[in-house]
This record gives sequence, C-alpha cells and structure tokens, in this order.
Amino acid sequence: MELRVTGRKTATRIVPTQVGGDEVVRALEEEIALGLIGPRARLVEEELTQRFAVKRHVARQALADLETMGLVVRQPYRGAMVRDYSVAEIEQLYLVREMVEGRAAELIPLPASAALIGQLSVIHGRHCAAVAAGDLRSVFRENLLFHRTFFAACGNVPLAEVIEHLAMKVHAIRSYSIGNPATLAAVCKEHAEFIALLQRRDRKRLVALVSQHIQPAKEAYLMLARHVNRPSHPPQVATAQ
Amino acid sequence: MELRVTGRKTATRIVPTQVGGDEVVRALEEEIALGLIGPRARLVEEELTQRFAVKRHVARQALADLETMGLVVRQPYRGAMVRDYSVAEIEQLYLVREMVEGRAAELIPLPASAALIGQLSVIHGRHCAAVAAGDLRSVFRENLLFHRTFFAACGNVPLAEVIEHLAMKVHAIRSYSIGNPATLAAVCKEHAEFIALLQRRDRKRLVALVSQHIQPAKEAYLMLARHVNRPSHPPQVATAQ
DNA sequence: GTCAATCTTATTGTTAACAATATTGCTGAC
DNA sequence: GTCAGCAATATTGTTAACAATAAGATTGAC
Repeated sequence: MELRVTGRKTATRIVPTQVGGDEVVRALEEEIALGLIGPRARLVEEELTQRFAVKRHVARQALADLETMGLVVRQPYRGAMVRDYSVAEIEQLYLVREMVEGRAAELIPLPASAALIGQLSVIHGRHCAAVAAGDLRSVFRENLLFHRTFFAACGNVPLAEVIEHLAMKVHAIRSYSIGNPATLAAVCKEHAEFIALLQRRDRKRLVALVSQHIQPAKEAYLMLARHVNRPSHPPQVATAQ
Repeated sequence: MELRVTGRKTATRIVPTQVGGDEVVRALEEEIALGLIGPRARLVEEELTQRFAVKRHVARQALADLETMGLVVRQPYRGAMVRDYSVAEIEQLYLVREMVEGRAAELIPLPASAALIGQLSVIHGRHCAAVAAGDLRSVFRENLLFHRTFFAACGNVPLAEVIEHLAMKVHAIRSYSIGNPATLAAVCKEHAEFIALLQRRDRKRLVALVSQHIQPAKEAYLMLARHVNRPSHPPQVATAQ
C-alpha cells in the first residue's frame, strides 16, 4: 500500500521525495520571499525537476502558477525568472493593499469571538518563537497564517482571497525586510496589538494598525530601490539550497 | 512561411483551426458568460481538443486557467465543470466589487483626458451597435473592453487587475441578465452617462453610478436563485456550438 | 428482486521521447 | 580588430502512448 499525492487542490504532503506541484509552488514562493532566490534569478525547469524530484510537467505547471501569482515572469522559449517590481508598481500595490485590508478590518465583528482570539494567539506564539529562534522559514509561514486567519475573520471569502493574492505578489519585496531582526520584533509586537484590539471595540485603532502594519516592508524596499539603479539590475543566479 | 502562435502571454490569433491556449480560455469564458454553457456543465478535455483543434495539454492548461479564474472547478480524476456560486458567495462578491470599483472611480482624474473619452466613445458605439443587432458575443466583448478601459484610467495597475479578476468570476452569473434586452439597453445608457460624467467634475455622481451599474446582474441572479432550489441544481450538458 | 462483487468504459494523470527556439561562442572575411 | 554568418548548446514547447482512477453496467448469489 502506498499513499499518493493526488490532484493540485487536494494535495496533502506525504512523500517528501516525490512531491506534488503545490509543494513546489509553496517552496519556491517561500524562497523568493526569503530572498534565497533573488529578483531576476532564472528558474529552469530541468533544475526544478531534479531538486524536487518531480517530472517536468509538474515543474512546468508550478512555474505557470507562480506566473499567475505574479512572482515570476515567463517568456516563450526563454524560460522563467523571478519578477522584480518597479518603484511605481510597488507604490500602487501598497495603495491597493491598504485599501482592501482596511476595508476588511472594518468588517470584522468586534469584539471578536473567543475562538478567533484563541487561534490567533496560538499562531502568534509560534511566530514569536520562530522570530526568537531566527528560523526565518517558520517566521514566514506563521506570519502568513496569522494574516490569513485575521482577514478570514472579515467573513467575506472573495475579499480575503484578494488580500491574500496581493500579499503574495509582494512576497518578492518582503525579502528586503524579513532579514531585519528589529523589523521582525516590531511585527511581532504589532500582532500582539492586533489580538488585544480585537477584544475591544475600538475599530478606528484596529483599522489604523492594519495600515501601519504594512508600511515597513514598503519603506525598506523603496529606500533600497532609490539607491540601486533599478533598470540595470544585474541578473542573479538561483542557487538556493 | 507560416505565422505561428507562440506562448501563452504573447499569443495573437492567426490560425483559426490551430489555436493557442488563451484562445480556448477566452472562448470558454465567453460561452460561460453567455450561458451557452451553464453551471454544472462538464468540460471534458477530449471534447475540447476536438472542438478547438488543440492538443490535450493545451485544453488541460486552459481548464487549469479557468479554475484559477474561478469559473470552473476541477476534481482529481473526475474532470472539470462550470462552477456555480451560492447566494452567499454572490453577495460577498458583489460587496467586494462595489468597494474596489468605487475606490477606482475615486482615483480617475476628472475631467478625463480627451484620449480616454475618445477611446470609450468608440467602444461604446460598437457596444450599442452590437446590442441593437442582438449580437450577444460582441455585446459581451465590447462591454468587457469598456469596463477595462474605464477602470484602467484609475492609473493603478494592480487595482485594475483586481477589478477585472472579480468581474471575471461573476461572468458565470451575468448570463442570467445578458439575455434581457431591457437590461442591455439600460447598460448602454449608463455607459453613455459614464462618458458624460467623465467630462465633468462631479465625482460623487460618478462613484454612485459605478455602484448602481453593477446591481442589475446581481439582482437578476438572486431573484432567480431564490426560486430555484439551488443545491439540487440538475447538471446540464455542455453542447455549445 | 436485491445486494455485492466484478468487469467495462470514460476520463484524467503521467511519462519519456522528440521538435522548435533562443542564446552563445566560434569562424572567417574585410 | 570588428562584424556577419554559422554551428553548437541549453532550454522550452509538443506529441502520442501508457497508467491510474472513478463511475456505471453486468453478472451471479442469496
């Protein structure tokens, strides 16, 4: 008897050596977000098949998915590379994020249910622990989960999906701030505030905190972008792992 | 010499008998929006390969794309079918649409540039003509183009993308109102109002019109949904063309 | 007649070989 | 020495055959 990974949407990780397409997507997303694979790095199908022990059409599909996520660009017969956003694009992206996340925060019932508070507290605990341990991969995952759980509480599924989708696009940028311990500590502290505010009725402050919470990554990127001569960015090679 | 369809993103229709993957997606999207393929209709890969004269992996990819667009659901080893949304999902979707489209309308510079007015007028003309002629396929296409052009004017690319993405999800629903001549005429008239308002500075009315413009399709669907016993919807067969 | 086990069929998922394309480095003329 | 043309290579796109799965039909026992 052998457990198998079935389809894209119902995949559950079981076999570590033979992995589903979603796993590849998630792993690559993570590494892009962590800056292990930098902007303009090439992603070659053959390399992926070897690294993840999948067949080529799986790697191929993963790249297609990453493209629709906005993390990767592909050109016919020329392959895929990690996308890098221009300063203008970043600013636009953050404007939209602020808008939809703010609106979602307005929809969350206050005070929040005990169940939600409990869930967020658990995640927050793990997140803080990961930060303390310097385990960036876990930091990334727990942070993602925290936000997902938080915004799902708005009760509007498509809205939560849009929020997640936009956050994903921004992953490539976050790598500039995720390495900074000070920023990480600040994020942790703000998460604690989220939980505290959810138990009160001060919606104004909650919405304000949401806006405030997304700024640091943007600032870090824009700061950096102004010092680097963006267009002639030298191509980096993908040698993660 | 033979012109060829290259990659997904750069495809341009040239050969009608051998068509790119995007073409399949567009055609299917159109037919779903027009109600030619109803909710719960199955989409079999082999049928698509024959109809569009493509290889199976192209049809396959098209179905995957339609799934990420939210128009189709797929289950492993069981195939794809046109998605149907529950009443709750519709209401949530329209809430988000109103929110993002309203915000976009606030960002459009007023009065709009002559270039934009010109573009919209041309599209509007074709749209009205299509309505008059009863050419539903063109109605669909021109309507789409009108909205895309309108919202692109907000200047925020990711915002425009989100708007388009949400509109796409709703296509499956629109089919309930697109057949109605009265509704179609109303849409046309409102488009004319859009153009008129863009030339003035009355932002309040513009934003209000955007909200109002989305309502009819929602109403039509919700009306219908309440009369039909949703969950036990009988499966319909895909026999478009 | 009904139920369970089995077989058949429709359909999707997987595989590996092959073709097409773009890039790179090389050769030779000027 | 530089540039054009050409050959080699790396990489993606395509193809068709094969395997796996799920649903329905058939058979046989009770």
